Amino acid sequence: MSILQSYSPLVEQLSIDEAFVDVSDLQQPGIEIGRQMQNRINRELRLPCSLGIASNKLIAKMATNVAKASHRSASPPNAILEVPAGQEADFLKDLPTEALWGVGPKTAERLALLGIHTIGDLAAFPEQRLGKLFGKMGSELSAHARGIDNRPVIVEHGVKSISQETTFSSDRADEGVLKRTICGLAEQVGYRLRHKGLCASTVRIKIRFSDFSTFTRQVTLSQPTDQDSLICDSALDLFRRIWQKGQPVRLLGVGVSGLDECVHQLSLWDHSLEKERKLLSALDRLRERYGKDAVLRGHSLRKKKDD
DNA sequence: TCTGGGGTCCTAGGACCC
DNA sequence: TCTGGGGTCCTAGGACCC
Repeated sequence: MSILQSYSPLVEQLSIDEAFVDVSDLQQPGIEIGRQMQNRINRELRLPCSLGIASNKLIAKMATNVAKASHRSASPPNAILEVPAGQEADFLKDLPTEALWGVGPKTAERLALLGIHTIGDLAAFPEQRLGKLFGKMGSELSAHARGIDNRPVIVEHGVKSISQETTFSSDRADEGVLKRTICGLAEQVGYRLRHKGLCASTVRIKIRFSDFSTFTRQVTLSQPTDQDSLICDSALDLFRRIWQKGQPVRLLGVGVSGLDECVHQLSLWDHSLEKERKLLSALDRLRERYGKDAVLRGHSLRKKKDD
């Protein structure tokens, strides 16, 4: 990411290893900048990387995918492809609908029922009908199929949610194990919140049973929090709403959303909360220095034994 | 192709308020 | 007290992406 930022401040990190870079203000042609970036990443990081160069994010992303797919050898792809401005629709037209970024198996299936198989088919389909059939997604789909994408490169992407989940090696029905697992997950979520200086207003749990059926439940708190114990208590309340004694569980997850910077407003009788906060920050520091498992709370300790 | 562990965004219904 | 319209917030689930 810092290599990319040395070319332009307009870098939008898309995932752990992908980003959009807006180089439209630079004087050099995009393909040359792309080659330079690729060379530096190859050389300085000893990593392969693929790039797409285009007039918008959608086409740049898809050019990358097409470049990677056309790479035929055992070595990792280190491809580069430019789609010149004006040729977006032409570049897309013969690709299958599923290749369109944002179209997955479900949407592709629905489109196929309408006789739409390629992105070209999609571009030719009346936009109004798509809008009626697919709602907001329909009109976006239509524009994207014609190579139109006006989304800007956004530098800052604040985190929207934080979650931790775990799948048991074998399904568990023991109430103690399940509850301690939930609180362990809540602690990890709390730690990540405090690390980022964020507080969450919504707590969510996810539970998957042996038959793979999956349920989520969420609550909005009266006050945003970054405290393990509050996240854990809320998560346990939600857990009790869906779990019946003896039911084997395959997966448990705890998540938070509604994130914002913490405002620690202390009411007159909140001394115990303040003590808890100090304890947590001491624990956090110990973990940062000696590792995640350096200090464990009572329930986490018992969980280790269960495992 | 599936699994696992993260995420984002959208939809739809209900509650509530003006 | 009821009706209607519009807006916001909350909740649950689903589609999609890496």
